[in-house]
Amino acid sequence: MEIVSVYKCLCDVTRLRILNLLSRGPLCVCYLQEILGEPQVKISKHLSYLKQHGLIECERRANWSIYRLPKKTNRLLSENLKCLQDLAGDEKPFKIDLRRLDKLDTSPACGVTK
Amino acid sequence: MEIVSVYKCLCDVTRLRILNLLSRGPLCVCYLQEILGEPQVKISKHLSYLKQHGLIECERRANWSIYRLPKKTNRLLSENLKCLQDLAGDEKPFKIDLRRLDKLDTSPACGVTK
DNA sequence: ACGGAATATTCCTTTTGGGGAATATTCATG
DNA sequence: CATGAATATTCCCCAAAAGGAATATTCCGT
Repeated sequence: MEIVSVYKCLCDVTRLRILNLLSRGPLCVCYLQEILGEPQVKISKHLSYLKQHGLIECERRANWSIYRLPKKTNRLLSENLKCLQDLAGDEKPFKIDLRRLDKLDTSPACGVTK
Repeated sequence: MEIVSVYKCLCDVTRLRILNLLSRGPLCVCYLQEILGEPQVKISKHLSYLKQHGLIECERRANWSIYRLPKKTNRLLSENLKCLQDLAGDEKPFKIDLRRLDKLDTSPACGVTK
């Protein structure tokens, strides 16, 4: 049941926050940590969960991991990301995350442009 | 976090099957049981879960309970119900459920028209 | 080769949720 | 009011998942 596993990915705030941020483009884990302000292990495990279920992809560059949404996103996923985009404007944590993303240093150590 | 609770409702096959059926209109529990072919307790508990989180409403008529989608459905929910409608055409259990719904007796004891 | 930075994994505890057997509730009808 | 039908709830067990502390891995620079 593929559908259910997508929804399972979506039913956690941290994972939603991650997906919301990645909707703007690929991000290095160090960025995610800075923006989300959650413990490293927590973020790492949620990233792993999302990757394992195909909702995000990972590319390793030296010491850094860059996560992104998959090129061809599932219909179900893309619809929900759209919804999230819209809701994010109002909902507390998502909005703040996006604001933080905009304010990030543009020349990061990890060499990943926003 | 309202969003998450909607997704939590969506991440179970039985609940998705129920929502898929209710997309066609209100249904009596006895119908749901017949179509889903799952144990009574299972269905009842999932209905309760959905109701508790506002994804469905219930009206009691004598001995029967009629469940329906809420009049004004949440944006997130309605988008996902649409997705489900589309996917239901292909996905195994959903498709079968709808076929069973179409074949149901039209003059049920519970007096609820499909 | 060593130390440190970035990230992942393991191990543990706790909570949540699903499933079923049995029981309770509610209501209509004889 | 006793019975049966329709539905809900309780209790119990089990699996999954979340969270964190600690440890492991991988890679860079020196």
